[in-house]
This record gives sequence, structure tokens and C-alpha cells, in this order.
Amino acid sequence: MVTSKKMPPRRQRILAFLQEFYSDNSIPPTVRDIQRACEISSTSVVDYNLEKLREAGYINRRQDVARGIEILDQEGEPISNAPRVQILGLIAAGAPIPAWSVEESEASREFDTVEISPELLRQHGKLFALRVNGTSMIDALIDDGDVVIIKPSSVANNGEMVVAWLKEEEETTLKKFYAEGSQVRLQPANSTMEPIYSPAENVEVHGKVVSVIRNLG
Amino acid sequence: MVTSKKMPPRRQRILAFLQEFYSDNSIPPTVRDIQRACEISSTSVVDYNLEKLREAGYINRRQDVARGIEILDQEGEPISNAPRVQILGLIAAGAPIPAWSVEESEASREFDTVEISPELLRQHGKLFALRVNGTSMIDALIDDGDVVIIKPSSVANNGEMVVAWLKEEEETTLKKFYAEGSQVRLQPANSTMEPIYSPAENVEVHGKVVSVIRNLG
DNA sequence: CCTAATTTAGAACATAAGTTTTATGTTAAG
DNA sequence: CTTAACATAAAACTTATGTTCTAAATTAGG
Repeated sequence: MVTSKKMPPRRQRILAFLQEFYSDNSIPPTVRDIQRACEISSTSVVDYNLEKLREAGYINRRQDVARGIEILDQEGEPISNAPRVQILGLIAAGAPIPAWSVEESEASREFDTVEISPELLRQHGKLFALRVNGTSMIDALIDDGDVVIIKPSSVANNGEMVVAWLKEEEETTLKKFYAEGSQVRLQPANSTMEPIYSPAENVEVHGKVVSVIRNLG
Repeated sequence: MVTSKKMPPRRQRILAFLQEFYSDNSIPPTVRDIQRACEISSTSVVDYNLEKLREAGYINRRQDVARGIEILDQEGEPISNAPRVQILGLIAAGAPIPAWSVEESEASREFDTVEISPELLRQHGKLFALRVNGTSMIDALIDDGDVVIIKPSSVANNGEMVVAWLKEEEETTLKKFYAEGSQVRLQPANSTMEPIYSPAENVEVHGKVVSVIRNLG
């Protein structure tokens, strides 16, 4: 089931289409859907390649079942059609945030992703995620290892939890945002902690936190 | 599309089966799958009831497409096949936890549920969820409105985050659990907060917290 | 260049699965 | 009771869709 050999382009295309179709339609495609989308001359060729993909452990096929293709993850488990967002990197106080490389990396299968609820995506549109490194966000009720889902934005309304970059301090932080004249108040979510104040020019909003996911032992 | 009338039991059963089948199999059932599972004598009866469900806005049907049933959520959007767990109720300091009614409430659609990642379910088995009410869990890095995913358990290992019921205080709390002789130390996740100690007899473990979900504006 | 393995083609086949039709039983309102 | 709307049945029909077969083209080694 392990295969490190490079896949023929046609087979790669089929696999990509399987994933795209399933995400978009909530059901797997038929052999003929694949044939059309991947511009293949015969259903038998599709069948042949699906068989190869099965041998390589990428998919599962239910015999004689309409739309019986299951797409498997690295552990060989069927994947759900819930949308996934990429975890673009780590966030920590003092660490700059990686440039939003929102391009669709073709080999997206290799990337670290988290499943998010469809509602979230519907509500906010394009999202990405960062994994929190260290306990420096503890005052935002965010622990080491948590994943924060972020909607890219360079502006924020008062009271929203934002990813803020403090230029002078060269520090990233997650706080509630309040514009107060020429000052910005960054208020920890944890009310026992003190807010910090900074001149508006020193604060760069990179995005809004729309969700936090924490998985324990 | 709005319907507040009570649904016939058979239709309710079909709807429940649709959801269960889709979660379990990653593809929607066929008319004949439904027929078998719901002990219906004819495919036309299934078709008839599916049509009614469609009119009522519960599902969508793709004409002439095999397994073309889409299950819709309250907003009329297709749901994903990611597993969902019920939010059994609220948790707050001082509030008792509702009895684990693990029974499958038939009208499960009416209930509040959260989508969880398949891995989580695979890893932990049967789970349920509680919505946190108030900021009393703030020392566990859990905010008002957060949803905690819990694995039922009456025992815990040191260091695990547990749902603990303090008998005398009549209080529920989320803390890290440490058995220390005849005492139990309940340690807030937030290291700036102080632990509480209690005799082992006074502490009743109800479950382990395996995930925390927070959605913001 | 030759041969074997891999991949592609075209067509036909078999059945899985949606749909339709007609009839019968059940319930609720007047 | 009567009637109409609702619900169930049985069977047949159509097509969507997986599968198979045979042959040809292409690629990879030796």
C-alpha cells in the first residue's frame, strides 16, 4: 500500500478531481463524471486507473455500488467532505506571521490542515489557520498547541479578537481590539489581565480570529 | 419550507436514517437502502415520503442521480458527513450536569449539535458536548459560549482535564486532575491561577475534556 | 530494436437505483 | 356516513452507472 513512486499525471488528475468533486457535491463522482472531467476516452480507462489508485491505498471502492468511491487519508481512513483550511504556520509572541500564501498548493494533500464546520466557511469566506506556539496567548484564553482559525483582514471593529502585529515590539498577539482616538487598546480576553495601549500607527491588524480549536490528550 | 407540524413517525425514521447512513458511509443511501432499513414495503412509499421531506425543506433530491439525496440543515444548506455530537446542555460552576442521556433521542434533528473531526471520534469513541455558560471556567482557558467535547468517564489519570463535580460545594468545574494520596488537586489550566484541593471522596469525575471549540463573531 | 508491462480505446453488458403507474388502505373533516 | 386528502402497496419501467472483454497504442528495460 505504500507507494513513493511518482504517479502518472492522468492518475494525479483523477485523484485531485475526486477530492474536488466530493467537497463540492457531498457525493463521490461516477466513473463517467470522472471520464468527462478528466477528458478520458473510455470508462474502462477510468476503471483501470481507479483500480491502480486503490492498490496504492489512495481510495477504496465499494463493489457494484453507485458512487462507491471513498477517498482515504494518510491513515487509510475515509475523509469527510467537511471543508478544510490550511495551517499556514506557527504563531507566537515575537514571531512574524508567515505571508498569506493563499495560493492553492497543488500538492495540498501533503499539507497540514484542519477540518472546520461548513457554517464557519459559509459565514466568513476564505480562512486560514495558525497553530499557537507557547503560552504567550494565554491571556486570550489560547493555550499552547491550539489552532486559531483566522479570517484575513486589515481592519477590525471594536471588540473583535484580532491578530495584531506590534511594529515596534516586533510582536504578534491575539487580543480584543478597541480604537480609542489615536490610541489602540488591546484587551486580553481574560478579564483578570490588563490591557495594553499603543499608538494606532504601531498596530497592524492582520486578521480576525473566528474560531479556536483545542484538542487534548 | 417552514413546517412546525409534527412529522409522521415513519418520515421521522427515514430522516434519522438518512443522517445516520450518511455519517457512517460517507455517501447517501439509495431508495432501496432506506426501504430495507426502515422496513418499508415499497420503493414508491420511500419515494413518496422523500418527496414530502423535500417539500418540507429537510432534504434536496438530485433528479435521476444515484444516491442524490442531500440532507439540509436549518438554513437549507447541505450538511457534511463529519460526525456530530449532541450538546446535552449547559455547564456552569454551581450547575449540575444533566444526566448523560446517551439514548438516541429520535427527534435528534431538533437538538443542538456540533460537528467534530472524524479523528476525534475515532480516537475516543462515544462523546458528547456541553456549552459553557458564564466565565467561571476562565481559569481552564474556557470562555463563555465555548463548547467542550467530553468523553464520559468516571476515572481520570493525573494531568487530564476533567469535568469534576464537587459534592459538598455542589459545583461543576473543569480542571486538570491530580490524585495526591487521599486528596485530589484540581489545577487550573492557567498557571497564574491557584489549584484547589479536596478530599477524594468529595470529587466525582464525570468525564474528560477532549476538545474545546470556540466560535467568535 | 525487441519484448514485456503498462496504459489507452471502444463497445457491449449487467445491474444498481431512480421513477412511474395503478390500486388499495387510513385518516380527518363536514 | 361520505368524501377527500393522506399514506401505503406491488409491480413494472427507464436509465444511471459499475463491470468486462478484446484489441491497440505507448512506455520502460535490456
